[in-house]
Parts: sequence; structure tokens; C-alpha cells
Amino acid sequence: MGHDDGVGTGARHHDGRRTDTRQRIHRIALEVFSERGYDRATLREIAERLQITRPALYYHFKSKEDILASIHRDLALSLDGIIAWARTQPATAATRTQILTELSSLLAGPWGQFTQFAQANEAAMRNLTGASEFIERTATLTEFLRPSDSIHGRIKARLALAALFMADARHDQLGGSDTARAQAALDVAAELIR
Amino acid sequence: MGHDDGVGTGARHHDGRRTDTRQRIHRIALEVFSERGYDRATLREIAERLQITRPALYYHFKSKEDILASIHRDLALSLDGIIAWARTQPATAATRTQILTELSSLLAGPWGQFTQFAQANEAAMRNLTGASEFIERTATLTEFLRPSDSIHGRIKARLALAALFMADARHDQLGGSDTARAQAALDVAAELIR
DNA sequence: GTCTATAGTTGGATAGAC
DNA sequence: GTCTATCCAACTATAGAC
Repeated sequence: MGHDDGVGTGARHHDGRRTDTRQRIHRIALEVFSERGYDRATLREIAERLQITRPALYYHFKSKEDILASIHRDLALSLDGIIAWARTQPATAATRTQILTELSSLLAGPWGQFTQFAQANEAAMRNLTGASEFIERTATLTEFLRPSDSIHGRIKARLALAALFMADARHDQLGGSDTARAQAALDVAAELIR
Repeated sequence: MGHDDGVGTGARHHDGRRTDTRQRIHRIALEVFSERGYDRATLREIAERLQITRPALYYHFKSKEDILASIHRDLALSLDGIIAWARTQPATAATRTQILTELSSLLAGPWGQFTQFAQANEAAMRNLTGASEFIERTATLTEFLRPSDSIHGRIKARLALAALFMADARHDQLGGSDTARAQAALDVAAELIR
């Protein structure tokens, strides 16, 4: 059929090299979903930016929702590295700060527009099975980040995450350079989970 | 036409008493928008819950977006009281804490599901003129809440707001009773803007 | 792997009667 | 103030050729 559900799979050329179309779709879809929100985003626009037609998308993904789910799988995967590392560390303030630093780096680099994407698609994520893996990772990270196992602790952990996301998304409202905002957010977040 | 754009206006009976249909639509629409998100919410479902037909909605509001804008106007109005009071107060930590307490009360009472609504509709709000008044109020409140005029200060102010919203919306992930969560959020928020 | 053409569905909005 | 009937636009998704 041409559809692959597993992470990292995809159509291959005769030389064994994976075609990059699936990844290009991935990238552009993330872009459009971030700008418009999942529901307002159309496959027409995604196809146009890719310079292909709508039906071509269906060769790589079996539905619009499948594209979204695929993005979520990638996001979940990106967090697994940090989670795995966190499991090997003692539950100290230093570890928590280090987790925040790693997350901040992800947001500054490969994830780029992730925060905007996540906020724009809060509604769509709620009833999406593919998003559950990602939400699960976030919950796990919150556990590692909380300074104490209480409501206070859980709130602080979630706020620390929110601080990082905020610096990434609210450039217009917070002012300052990207790095200045990221550093300030990291400061505030670290203070919270100390 | 039967359409009224001003806040608090609406069709009236011969005795001068405002009909409650407009307000009933208002309430149910807020409910459905919160659950589904604006884009996934259909006028069909709103009408069904109200036991009326879709066209009847158009007697009270001129479009789906008009209903959303109307809700945002109400939300903005609810914040004006707090803002007016804040203007009369000195910019002290005590004032900031008091603002948070007032907001917490609003979330516990009349606003109810506002937070869920706001999160579910982040995407829809971005390109909506009616939402700008509401966003403006939020920005004003942030100014009153910030402990210092710096990036750090602005982040802390926004996080304080986020804490209140979080306690309101994330009951499943935070645990505890409604009042316990609200109090904990207030504690953490107050500490942030001290 | 991508195309043209089209099926099938949904949902916002209007016309006009009562 | 609410109804029935209907229109229209937009979108997802599929069929089948190349």
C-alpha cells in the first residue's frame, strides 16, 4: 500500500536509500499545523508548499490524522533520550536543572517551532490516539522535575516546563533576544524546582 | 436584523425583559467550545443541546465566529473590574498577591471552564478580531503582576497566571481537591511575583 | 511516486413560512 | 423567535492512468 506506521520507516528507492519525501511532508506539515492549527490546516496547502498534489500525500500517509500522529511519535522519541538519561541520575536539584537545560537546548535547536505547534493543537491532541505517547512522556518528565511529591511540587514542575515553552513561543510579548529569553526562562524554571 | 453587537444587548420581549435565549446560547457554546475546541465544535451540536435548530442560532448571532467573539467580550469585561481596582493600588507585592487572589476567585466561580476554553481555542483566537480585547486585558494584568520590568519579571508574571489556570484545568494530572489545588497554585504564584 | 478526476461528506449560512 | 428546506463552499479521501 505504501503506508508505513513504524517510526523511521518509509518508501525506499532501488538503491536502498530512503526517499526524503516523507520527511519533507513531515517538516512542512509541522510548519502548517503550527501556523494554522491542525483543524484549519488543509492538505491542499501542505501539498502546495511541497509542490506536489494532494493525492501524492496519501502515498506516504494514510490520512491527515496519520500525519499528525506521526509528528507526535517523533516528538515523543525526542524526549526519550532525556528520560533515559534522567533514570540513571539521582533525584537531586542538580539533576532537575540539567533536565531543564537539555530541554531548553532541544527547543533552541531541532524542535524549533514545537511549542507553537503544541499550543495551536491542544484541542486536536485531546482526542488523538497518536498523541498519547507524547503526553505520556511529558508526564514522565514532570515526575523527574518535581522537587517534592505534593501538589505544590507538581505545579512547580509543570510551571518549569511552561517557562521554557513560554520563552520559545512568546517572543512578541516578552521582548529580548532569543538567547536572553531562553536564559531567563531557564533561570526562573531552575529556581522553581530547586 | 435581530443581531446585536454590543455587550449585554439582545432581543427583547414586549415587556422589555431581555430573552434568555442569547445567554443560553452563550453558556452552551462556551461549554461546547471548551470540550471540542472552536474548530471542531459544530453549530449542530450547540443547537441540539439547546433543543433548537441551527437556523435559530442565526437570529441571535450573525455567525459562528460572532458567538466566539461575544464570549471573548464577556471574558474581557470580567477582567476589567480587577484591572480598575489594580490601577488605584500601589505597585507592591501585596497588591500583586491580591490580584492573584481575585483571579483565583473568578476561576473558582463564574468563569468555571474558562481555562479549558482558552487552551482549546488558542489557535482560533489568533486570527480573531473579537479576541484582541481579551488578550489586551491579559497583557495589562501581566504588567500589574510583574515584580520587575525585565524579562525575568515578565516571565514570572505570566507563570503566575499560568499557575492559576493550571490548577483550574489539570485536575486529572495534579490530584487533590479543587480547593487544595487552587490554594497550592495561589501559594506558588504569590511566591513567584513576590 | 505522482498525476487527473471525482466521489462523498460535512458544516456554515440563507430563504421564506409560521 | 423558531421552523423546514436548501444552497454552497471546502475538505478528506479514493480510483485509476502514467
